[in-house]
Amino acid sequence: MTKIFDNISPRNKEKLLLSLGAHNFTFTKDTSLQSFVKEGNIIGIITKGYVQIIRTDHNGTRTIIEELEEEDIFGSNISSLKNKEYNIITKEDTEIIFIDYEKILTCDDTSKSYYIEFTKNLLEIFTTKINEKNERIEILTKKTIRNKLLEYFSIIFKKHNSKYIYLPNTFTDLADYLAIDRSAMTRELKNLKEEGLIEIKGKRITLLYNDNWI
Amino acid sequence: MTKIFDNISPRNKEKLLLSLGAHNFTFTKDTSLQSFVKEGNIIGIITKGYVQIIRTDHNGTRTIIEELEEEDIFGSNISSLKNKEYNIITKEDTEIIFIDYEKILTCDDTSKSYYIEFTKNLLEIFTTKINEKNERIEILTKKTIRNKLLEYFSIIFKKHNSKYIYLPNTFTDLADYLAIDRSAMTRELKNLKEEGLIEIKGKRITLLYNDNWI
DNA sequence: ACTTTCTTGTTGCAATTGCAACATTTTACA
DNA sequence: TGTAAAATGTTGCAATTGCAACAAGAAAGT
Repeated sequence: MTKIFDNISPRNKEKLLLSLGAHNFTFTKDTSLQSFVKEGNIIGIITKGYVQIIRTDHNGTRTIIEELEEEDIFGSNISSLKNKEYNIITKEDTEIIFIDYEKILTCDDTSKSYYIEFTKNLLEIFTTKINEKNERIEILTKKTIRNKLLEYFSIIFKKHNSKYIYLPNTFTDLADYLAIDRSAMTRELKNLKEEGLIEIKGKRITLLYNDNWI
Repeated sequence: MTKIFDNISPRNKEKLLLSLGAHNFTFTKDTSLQSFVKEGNIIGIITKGYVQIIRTDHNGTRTIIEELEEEDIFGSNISSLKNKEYNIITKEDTEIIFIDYEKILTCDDTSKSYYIEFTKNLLEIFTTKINEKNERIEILTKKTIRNKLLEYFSIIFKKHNSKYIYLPNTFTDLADYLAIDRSAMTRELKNLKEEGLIEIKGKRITLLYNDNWI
């Protein structure tokens, strides 16, 4: 996977960060990043850790809008953070480089080779992000819980080319990510188990079907 | 809205297109673009027209995965086009510039000022695209048809700052875009009408509520 | 090790939704 | 202008889902 400073020497990286007005921050687990993103047009590049963007409706329904991992980016400009329903929270100790997005488009170093490398890397990361969102939309546009689960499995299967799917978080989180009711999801997983399509042991789901069936 | 050749002179644009190996194509309405995107890592920039990416399940359910308008981009790399269930179709006469995506990252002109402008514009367009997908995810993660509709209205309301929402296409297309059953959507729209929240005349929906209520 | 908190499993029930079928209206186009 | 095709409105019904509530199990913290 492309990283934001690929093909940029440590020395040039320093120059670049300086001219982009970048700031490095470290956050402990379970910290809200709300205040950092609200002001202005800022993007954050996660260099270490794991962050979730969560929406909690007025009736209490929790939805995972986005999951951010290492080398991922987020920001006022490219993330859903419209109103008070949203929260960005670190789920591990996390390191983030904040950059003023405007400076990417207007800084003095635009003709330098390291700047060009940087924008290329940024393009790649954006492309990855668009793809992730496409996958998400693929899942969410399926009409039944069963099909959402199968699509989710299918995407991970293709990514790792393995019948074993290891949940990154809890089943509760999975339900919130798929935007479905947890108990209804459990019910459907049970159906899939009883039909012999999957097997579940802890956080490991084994796909027992040939993907071409579906 | 940022356009892909903003701040690039016609002359430099020609040079750029040449070094990117760009090709211009014109398509009539209702043409499938499948064959153009399948091979290699290609992106298309729509300079005129309107295109839909459609998924049709084995059971016949149609879903609008993506709508592409002028200055929008799509491609093997950034669009959902995985398998035979998908189709890209022009819904109007459409002009598209195809570029080999690899050349954007490796062409000879990377140090030229017009190349830098181009990548900046591309970054902006990618940002817009990510935002559009976020909006889509916002809608799709709502659990009821009612809330999906209200979220959809809310997004358009904020975009145009107008109580009047003009459907770009048919109600059938709207249902396929929201990934819900058309008749169930009609039913819910009827409810909203009867509750005095909206008014419908042809393709114009009038919002009769204060957005803060919801 | 013990207690508390979080997660998972389960179930009944009401609400929502998808599906099918058909009538009516609108649009496209020959 | 007339006809076919597409879009919209409507409804009954079965299937799916969300919600609430609670039991059991696992994990975390002291």
